[in-house]
Amino acid sequence: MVRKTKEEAEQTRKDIIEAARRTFHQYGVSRSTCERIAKAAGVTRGAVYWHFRDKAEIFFAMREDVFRPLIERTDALLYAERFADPLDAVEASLTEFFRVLDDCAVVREVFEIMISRCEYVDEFASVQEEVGRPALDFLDKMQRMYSKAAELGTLRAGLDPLAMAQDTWAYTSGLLNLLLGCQNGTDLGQRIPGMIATHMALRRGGRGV
Amino acid sequence: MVRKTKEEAEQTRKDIIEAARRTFHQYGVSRSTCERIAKAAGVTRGAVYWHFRDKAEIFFAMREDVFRPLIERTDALLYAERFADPLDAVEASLTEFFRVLDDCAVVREVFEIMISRCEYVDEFASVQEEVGRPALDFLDKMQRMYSKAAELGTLRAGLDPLAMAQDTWAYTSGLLNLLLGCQNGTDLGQRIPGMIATHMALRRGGRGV
DNA sequence: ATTTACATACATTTCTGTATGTATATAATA
DNA sequence: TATTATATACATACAGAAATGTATGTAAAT
Repeated sequence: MVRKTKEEAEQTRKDIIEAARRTFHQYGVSRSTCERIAKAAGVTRGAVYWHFRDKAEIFFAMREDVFRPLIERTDALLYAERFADPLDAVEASLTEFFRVLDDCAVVREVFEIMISRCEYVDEFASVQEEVGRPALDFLDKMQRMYSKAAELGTLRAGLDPLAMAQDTWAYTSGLLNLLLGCQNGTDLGQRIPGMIATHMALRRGGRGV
Repeated sequence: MVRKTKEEAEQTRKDIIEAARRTFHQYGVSRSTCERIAKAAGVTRGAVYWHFRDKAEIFFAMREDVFRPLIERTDALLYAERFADPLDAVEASLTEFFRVLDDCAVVREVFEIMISRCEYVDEFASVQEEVGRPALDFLDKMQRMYSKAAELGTLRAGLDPLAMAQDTWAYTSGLLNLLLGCQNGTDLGQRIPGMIATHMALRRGGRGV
């Protein structure tokens, strides 16, 4: 039994991506040979090379599968009309991002691979640029939200929207790296919603935390 | 001419570490073969295996050479007696950290290698823990400094020292990652002192930024 | 005389890409 | 609808490159 139906072939493709994710996570990207990935997926290298040109292409497919829906989700919250105060939207969006990261092992694994199990050189150098793009987009989104909050008067008086956006930008990136990079054993995951609330409280009107 | 004097041998060792740094940075750690490192250092693999057990040991030596003096330097500022306000000490220490990163190519390269050119699995998994330790130490230091600032009344009223320490902790980690990870082309480096000032201003008494 | 600081040579393993084989799903045709 | 042709979805086999660790050789420092 060699030739499969289109659906079965598509399933094989998904199996390979999932196997690659587990393998990348366990052994790191560079030590994850196509043979290892194939075995983990229950196929041979022939199947892997049929569906993907090389290892990098598997990596990109894996990343795309996880990134796209996640960004759609957080953006939906960021722009949800039910939030009168843009600061509430930002807080909800950030909290949701880290909640998904805490809840969904697949998403968490992909981020862990990208943060600490991949070397960004040669064919993966472009990944870093692609990761940089969402980061720059995020900075832009934050600036718009804080500007809107300034207009509405919910941003604490005297605070510069751009400066606050940069601060939140770095803060979020740091949270992500600390959470996935080196603090896996701690209870950081649980404390994150509170930390985000604190961060946002610093820029709301009224008294602090 | 084979046998060298002790001093010459020590120089060879340093040459290998420097060659490894350049090679790691260009090709990533896993693709940096001992042969490549040896060639870059102008020696053969024999010399490399004489001075180091394996590639991981070169990596650790390289890291240690850069980390130790850097932490001593920033700690010296953090605990300098000339700062009456702990918040000033924190700001000076953080600014100095990023200034060194901006000025010193060697330090920057090592951090770039650790952040985006090394896979933290197997023999390098321990590196991540070692990197995590200074991070936890830093969190602790920040909490002490903010607590002292709270006692002295320079921390803005209503702010919790621990919560502020966590915020600064994540913020700093994020700055580092954004600076070295994906924003190499931008002018982020120049803007960092201002960003740190903004970050600290958020927690000082009086009006904001 | 002995150890040091390497260079050279060797054996083994491992990974990659491609080439080839093949059974079957699917499309075309009659 | 039945038959045929072709493309698909892999598995298997092969060749070459490259990396690792070790073993051995050696000239000079100590």
